[in-house]
Amino acid sequence: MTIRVEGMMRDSQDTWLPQPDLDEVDIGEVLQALADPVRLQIVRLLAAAGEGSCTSLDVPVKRSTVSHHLRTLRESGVVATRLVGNTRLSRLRTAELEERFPGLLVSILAATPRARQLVG
Amino acid sequence: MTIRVEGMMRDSQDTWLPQPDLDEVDIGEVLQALADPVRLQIVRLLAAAGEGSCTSLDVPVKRSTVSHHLRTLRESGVVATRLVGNTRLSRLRTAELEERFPGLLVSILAATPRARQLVG
DNA sequence: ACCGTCGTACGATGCTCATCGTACATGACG
DNA sequence: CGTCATGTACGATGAGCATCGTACGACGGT
Repeated sequence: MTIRVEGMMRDSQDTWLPQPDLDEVDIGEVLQALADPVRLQIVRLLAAAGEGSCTSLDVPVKRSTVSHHLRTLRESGVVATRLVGNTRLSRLRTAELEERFPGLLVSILAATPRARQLVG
Repeated sequence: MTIRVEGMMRDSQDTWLPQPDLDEVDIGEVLQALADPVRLQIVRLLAAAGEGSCTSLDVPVKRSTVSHHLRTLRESGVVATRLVGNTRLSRLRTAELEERFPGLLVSILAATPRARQLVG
């Protein structure tokens, strides 16, 4: 069951920050969100760690900037943010993104940063 | 057979503007190229028409701006430009992009502009 | 109650870049 | 050879935005 309270959402035990319905999200906004190098790094870190907060993410910018990037990613539908105590844990909306834009996130995460590595 | 002359390339009958090897292209640059709404529209038009020139593409910007966008798309590895007479015909590097970033271009082109259409 | 941590809001700043107008080189056409 | 179209280079301009510092509210631990 899911109820809305003041723009937020409560799902079982967790409270989530408001997030857009992916059906109403344009791929242009998603691409614009993923275009920034810091945000792309955040997406990669979230894909590897599962969850991440404003201070736990290892990116070369200040906390307030990370907060701004996580807000951008959330408003574009890329991540969902869960409130636990005093911290906010964000995670990729992997399944929903795969349903709305099949192959997009997978191809981005699978892509090596630059040239392909020659192994063996 | 392919030879390089002054940065350009000659392939059978056609001469092509210099373009990067996709193995040396970072996905961040590609995403940044596709993030602009006009360039995304150009990509969609090229996917539909196969080829397009600076004046044939129906976008709401001036010719010099279209030229700038096509240059950006070419330098990021998204399109290839062929010289024929006085015009330059650009096309998507569909096959090469699919090999380098599997599923990326497909997912972008398959995505509807906003919400999914309910058919039937 | 006190203090440290966490995240955000806000204003300021500086840089990137999309856009345009213009000028110019090139090729097609008569 | 003159004329027109095509595309690009270049400079100017304006807007968007990434970044930071600071202040503030909320929560947890002691």
